[in-house]
Amino acid sequence: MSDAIRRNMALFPMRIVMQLTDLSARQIRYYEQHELVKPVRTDSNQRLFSFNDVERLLEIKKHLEKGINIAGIKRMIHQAADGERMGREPSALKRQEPTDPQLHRLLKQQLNGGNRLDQVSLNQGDISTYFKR
DNA sequence: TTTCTGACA
DNA sequence: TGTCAGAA
Repeated sequence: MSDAIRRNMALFPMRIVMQLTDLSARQIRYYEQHELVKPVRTDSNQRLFSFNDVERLLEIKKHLEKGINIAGIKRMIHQAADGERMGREPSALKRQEPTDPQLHRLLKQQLNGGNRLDQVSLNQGDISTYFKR
């Protein structure tokens, strides 16, 4: 019960999401326009992405690399949403990728700050190891 | 300093 | 998609 909450609680600013997903702000905003992700807005209209949003972005990127267009991905996302809404069986659409412990570690480091001068040195390299292509 | 929106190429 | 401008 609380897992879903946690996944939707951790919120990252654009900069973090960019590094984590290796996508440009332009792309992320574009995907948002197409309802592929729905980041929360805060204080001054800034986008805040949840853990789920980041994973969704990663999934989108993966699909894009596979040659699927936005429309196709959009449909997938919506189907997945319907599937979850109905709480159906994962018999056919078994697309539940568990969160990597490694990703958790990287994300935690990001959130705990500490990387002021070497923020870029970390992720891009490590993260791409798991979400390359 | 970072992000936002809109717009042009 | 990248990139610029002007504002928050």
